[in-house]
Amino acid sequence: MDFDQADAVNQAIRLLSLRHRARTAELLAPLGLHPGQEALLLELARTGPMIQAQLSEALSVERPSVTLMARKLEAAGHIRRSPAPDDQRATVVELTDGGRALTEKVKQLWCALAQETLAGLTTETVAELPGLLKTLTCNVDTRRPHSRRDAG
Amino acid sequence: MDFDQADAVNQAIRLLSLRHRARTAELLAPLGLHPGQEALLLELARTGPMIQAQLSEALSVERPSVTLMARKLEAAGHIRRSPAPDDQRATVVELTDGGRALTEKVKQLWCALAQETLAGLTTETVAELPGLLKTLTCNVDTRRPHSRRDAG
DNA sequence: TAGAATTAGTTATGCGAATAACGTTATTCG
DNA sequence: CGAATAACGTTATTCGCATAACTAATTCTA
Repeated sequence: MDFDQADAVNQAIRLLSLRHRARTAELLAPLGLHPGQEALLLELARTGPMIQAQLSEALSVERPSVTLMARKLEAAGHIRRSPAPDDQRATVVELTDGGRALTEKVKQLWCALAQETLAGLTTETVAELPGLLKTLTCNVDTRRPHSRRDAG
Repeated sequence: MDFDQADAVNQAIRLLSLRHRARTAELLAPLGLHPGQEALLLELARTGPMIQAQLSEALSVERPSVTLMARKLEAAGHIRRSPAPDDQRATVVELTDGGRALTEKVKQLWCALAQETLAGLTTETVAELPGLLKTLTCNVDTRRPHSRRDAG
């Protein structure tokens, strides 16, 4: 593997990470959300009520991070947390009505972000992009091949 | 813009960011480096001695972050910092011999990382990848179009 | 059924990087 | 020249996410 090529790819990924986070934070600020929290809300919107361990798995963030995110979202009234009926250890997390409404706004922002992110790319490239990025992600993955819904 | 598509892209970018950072940290740990520090070393290797403001610009990280990274790299003996002769405000940063040697090891790791990251992709796709990622980055960029060396 | 191993969640702590505010040095302009 | 402005670097503080260590609940197994 040629170093210049490797360097170019790694640099590009590093930069994309930095900028994407910054831009996300910027877009989410008016809604009072921080990056990461929106992923939790969208996951709940997709999947329905989940326990925190499932969220941790789905979002690929560690359990303590889920605890913190969930606390803040609960304090803001966006989600509700309640003990699971069948497992006294688990905490079920679900969207409140307000949280669901907020999620719709996040979806709009998400579309706007994607639109500016993907500006200038062909429809074909855009269609291939998630699969390509997931391939990069899975290849770089430390743990498991992350097999939920293979969109590539 | 279709939400599912936007969501897929944004999710993929978020995940790639998380995993790439984690994998980078993992690879760099044996060298005693943390993610971000290696970018500074490689930039110095590419460009030669620079002042911190230039590094901040080149790496797209803020000045205080450069200060901290540089402090640690200096403490580890990888770089040298000295006042700029022509500007008493500026601090010139350059690689030590040890730092240069370390950089070579980082380059090897970088190649290995790219190899596993890009496994399974066609040569053609790999060649297009940096340009594609830079396009995403520039589009998402908050500040300027980041025009140094357009490899797309 | 009793004890070991596993799992859910939390607390404490560390690190990278951002912003805000500050002191110091250069530069620009009246 | 001297004052205002800008630029370089640092400190202080905050935020997100990670790991380590802990408690409590569940499941496995002997």
